Amino acid sequence: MDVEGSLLEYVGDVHFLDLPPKPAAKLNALHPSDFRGRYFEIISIPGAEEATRSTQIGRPGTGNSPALAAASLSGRSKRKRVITTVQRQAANVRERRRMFSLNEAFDELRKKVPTFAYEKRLSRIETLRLAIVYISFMTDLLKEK
DNA sequence: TAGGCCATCTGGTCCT
DNA sequence: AGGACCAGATGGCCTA
Repeated sequence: MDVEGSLLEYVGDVHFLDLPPKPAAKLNALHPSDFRGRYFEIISIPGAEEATRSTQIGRPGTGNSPALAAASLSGRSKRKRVITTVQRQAANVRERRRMFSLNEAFDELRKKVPTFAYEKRLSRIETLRLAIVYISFMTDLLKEK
């Protein structure tokens, strides 16, 4: 079994946010409390929302500001797109499908992060932040080896 | 009851 | 032209 697998197995039975103190021994031993520390570290990052917004690259003028402002800033002509009720309904269906697949991806990610015993389902933002912590932890761990 | 989370609708922008 | 993507608005549900 690989490192990730053993980690998942180990963490599986542990309440992620209410863990016993980290054991002093065992160099390089994985303990979920390591994640806990990093998790709250990330959660409390100031300006995290701005960072999130700024990650949207390559599509200037899209959503970073209210729609009207964006339209005025993006030197384009404001083409008003006429849309029928039928087209609007079709777009709604597509959007629902898109969000559904997005949530499927979040569910897959929830399965990958070691929080099986977490009593409450992780929210999407918690899932993302925990995944970041998990990945950076594993990356650091591999570097040490 | 307030706050967090989520689903849905909607309109703007980008891309093919 | 139309689909994909995105963010804002809104309302419902749940929990502390």
